[in-house]
Amino acid sequence: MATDNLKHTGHEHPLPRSAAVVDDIVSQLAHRGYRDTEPRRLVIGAAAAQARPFTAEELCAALPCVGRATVYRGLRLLVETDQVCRVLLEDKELRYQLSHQGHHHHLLCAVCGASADLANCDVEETLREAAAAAGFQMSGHWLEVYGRCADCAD
Amino acid sequence: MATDNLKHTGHEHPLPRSAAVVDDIVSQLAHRGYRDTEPRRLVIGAAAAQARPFTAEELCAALPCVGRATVYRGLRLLVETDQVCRVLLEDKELRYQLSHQGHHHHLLCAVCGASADLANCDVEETLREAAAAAGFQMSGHWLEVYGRCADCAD
DNA sequence: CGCGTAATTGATACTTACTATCGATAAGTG
DNA sequence: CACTTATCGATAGTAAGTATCAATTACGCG
Repeated sequence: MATDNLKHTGHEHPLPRSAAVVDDIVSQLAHRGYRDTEPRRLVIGAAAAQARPFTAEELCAALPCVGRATVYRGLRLLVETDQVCRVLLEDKELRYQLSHQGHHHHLLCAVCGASADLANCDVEETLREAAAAAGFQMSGHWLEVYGRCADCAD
Repeated sequence: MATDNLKHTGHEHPLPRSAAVVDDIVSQLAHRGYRDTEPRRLVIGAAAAQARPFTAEELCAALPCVGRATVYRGLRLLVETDQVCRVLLEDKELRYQLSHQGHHHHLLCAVCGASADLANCDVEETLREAAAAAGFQMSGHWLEVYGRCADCAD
């Protein structure tokens, strides 16, 4: 029900080279010794087809022909291999989305649920110094930025 | 089990004016029309006695004489009234701790689990600008910083 | 190309964390 | 003190994810 107010803006691509994305991820998994199976491809395809951050349950609903356990296992595998990253919504709901790069942060639209990657944001050094001032040796951080995307701005 | 590797450092105060903290919170709740009850005080007292971020289950275990539902309700009330804030650990486990100020971030020690508030950290403007560059109008953010505290540093 | 092994699947049972229900109890007002 | 209503606690229920295990399937090998 938290997702009921996610509106579609029409900006998501219908399936932007989805097959290629699936092939790419499957081959990356193959390099690590994971098999190329049909259910796995379906899970990856469904994840790639999502226009915005999704939950495991949404994938299950989108894939009625794939067992729940398989969807959860597939998703976990994708997270473990960094193909999918976690996104924390403002109400602390945990969702997922395909990773597009290494370390980055997310810009999340509170109105339509869209997510954008926040690149070139150099808070790292600032944080390291502030942490050092408190006697901490920083090893990492987690940051989400909430607001309204260009389409949903006032 | 994720908490098994939290070691006590001996740095936490035994019960730093715990009674006063409880009285203070209870009176704040009273202003909002919430009653002063013994179970509620026990929950607040237990929360205040925690040296580091805690889970609802830990409070339940610490208060065997208080019903589970009451512990959860009390904790939820404290979160709603901003007496307690949520802390997200590196492994995405959600914990709680008393709020000490308004908007701030947490420094979390990966070794002993200690938490410190990160004050005077001005990432706000930087983030606002980076978000604007992506067409976003920022309204808020969530940030946790992970590392090692002074006692646990190499 | 067919075999055999081991990864993978899916149905289901289970777990964990939390919420809803509801009769009983107690806080606080007049 | 009495009365109203918030609050309590025991328990049942729910949601999200994990464990189990027999059946299936990928894929290296000959």
